[in-house]
Amino acid sequence: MSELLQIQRPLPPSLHAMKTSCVNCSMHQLCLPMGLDDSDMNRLDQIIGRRRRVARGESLYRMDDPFRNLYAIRLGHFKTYQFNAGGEQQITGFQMAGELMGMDAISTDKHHCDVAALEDSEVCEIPFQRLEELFGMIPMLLRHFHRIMSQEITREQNAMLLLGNMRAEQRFAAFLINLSSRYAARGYSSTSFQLRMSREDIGNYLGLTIESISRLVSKFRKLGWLGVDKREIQLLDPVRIKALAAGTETCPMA
Amino acid sequence: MSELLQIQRPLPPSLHAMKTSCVNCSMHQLCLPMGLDDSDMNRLDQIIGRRRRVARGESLYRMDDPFRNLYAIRLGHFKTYQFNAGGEQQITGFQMAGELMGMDAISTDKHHCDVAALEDSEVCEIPFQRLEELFGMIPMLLRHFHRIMSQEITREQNAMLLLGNMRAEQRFAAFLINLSSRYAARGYSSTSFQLRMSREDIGNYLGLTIESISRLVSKFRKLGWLGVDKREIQLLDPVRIKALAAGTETCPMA
DNA sequence: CGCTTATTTGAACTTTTTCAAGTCTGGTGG
DNA sequence: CCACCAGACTTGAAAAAGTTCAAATAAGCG
Repeated sequence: MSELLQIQRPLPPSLHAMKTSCVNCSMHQLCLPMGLDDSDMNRLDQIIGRRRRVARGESLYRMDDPFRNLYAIRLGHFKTYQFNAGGEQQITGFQMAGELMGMDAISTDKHHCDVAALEDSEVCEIPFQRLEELFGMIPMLLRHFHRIMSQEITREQNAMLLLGNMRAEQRFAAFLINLSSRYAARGYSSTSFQLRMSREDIGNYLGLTIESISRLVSKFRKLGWLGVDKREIQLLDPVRIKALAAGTETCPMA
Repeated sequence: MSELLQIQRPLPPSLHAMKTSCVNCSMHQLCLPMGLDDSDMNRLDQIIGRRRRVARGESLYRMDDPFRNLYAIRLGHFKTYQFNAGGEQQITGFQMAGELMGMDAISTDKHHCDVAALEDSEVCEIPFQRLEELFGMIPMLLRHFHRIMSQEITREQNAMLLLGNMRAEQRFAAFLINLSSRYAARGYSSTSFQLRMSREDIGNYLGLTIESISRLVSKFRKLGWLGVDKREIQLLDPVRIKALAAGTETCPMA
């Protein structure tokens, strides 16, 4: 919560002037334009409202905001979270470059969650109405859109599996492996990366307390599975962590 | 698990001969054809492969089966569940008439979960490829399809909220209220219905053990909130249960 | 530097699970 | 019709896993 209240620093304007288009974007083989030829990609480009910056801790949209746009992440990281009537928060996901946000709003024309930037980030605003018009003209785009929505469903089913029947160690291992493979898909190291979220956020996402996360970090470090320096993480024994995440191996006790 | 192994009784053939079409289906205002006029509804009807019966305990499709069809439930109830590499099961949802299954398979062309009938049931088989062809011709159908997928995402986010930060009583209350409102939407009683799934299934879905579910049932019964006769349920104090589910009120201790 | 926030760690406490018996029900065969 | 069996469900007591509470560090930011 407190992250949201902090002072928001604007980004330098130089970034904004930078040529931004799907064709030039390093994410275009992961993002919505995946598989489109240059001409179709340009058509998609043309409907994109603007590239919008979101400073760390700033909110991109909030629950119940009217739904007009999907957002593709160009740069940075976000978290999506919900509140229940009692005011308790649940983080439903962490998003990174190339991922699409806002699809949960299509059914009711209202956003169902809040989205906040975990670091200074940049998104492409995609007016959904105009995207729908393109669907009729670019079948490939429609198919890919369906794949992305389907992927989102799968992603959340995996989260249910995690929350529903994994023990703490397994959840944390699954969390690390998930990040690892997503960084790998983006061409980054799969064994060495920075956590963009706080321990509290991790705990919230995994259905555990911040103290439990802290203990898990220590435990994995002591086992020699993990190198930890603040939020800088190294998977020293990815095979072991993967096996733990998959449930084919259990965690040695303290 | 054991439910899957029982003897499967075929349905009487008379049912099969019955005229089945979207226009005549009582679910058409909840299901895929929602909002279509008769002519478009007929076009949808024409692509529907067949109405298929699934006996209680029988499986409609399994994880890793090739994806060809979506399935709309005409009649009955289903559960969808996943396994992790370690072989542990997690039920990701219970589906009832008018709901669409299989959307998680679009992204990889393989089903991501198993689906089993909780009672003798009947589904409409919707060849996805042909459905995609229709999307180009019936924009309304496409829009509604997007809404349904979006709803599925929302549904799962709610499940994450449930699994991630509710205590046992709240989970169970939320589960009951969820069923209640879905029956209400179908014109059935919102306070009196039959559980189609075993206590074990409920526990698995809610991330609790069967014993915990049993204790919760007893507790709610003793509090006078619930009338229970085997799987027959009556919500005697829906307001209280709703408040508990929403997190605006807590459960009195035993 | 001084303050606020993030993280770690220990110990007591809760919640839920696990283990171990029962009970109840429907179906089967005598 | 009734005894018997298998599966589903209930209940109690002990154990385990995490949480909560409390306190100490450490880090980031003006």
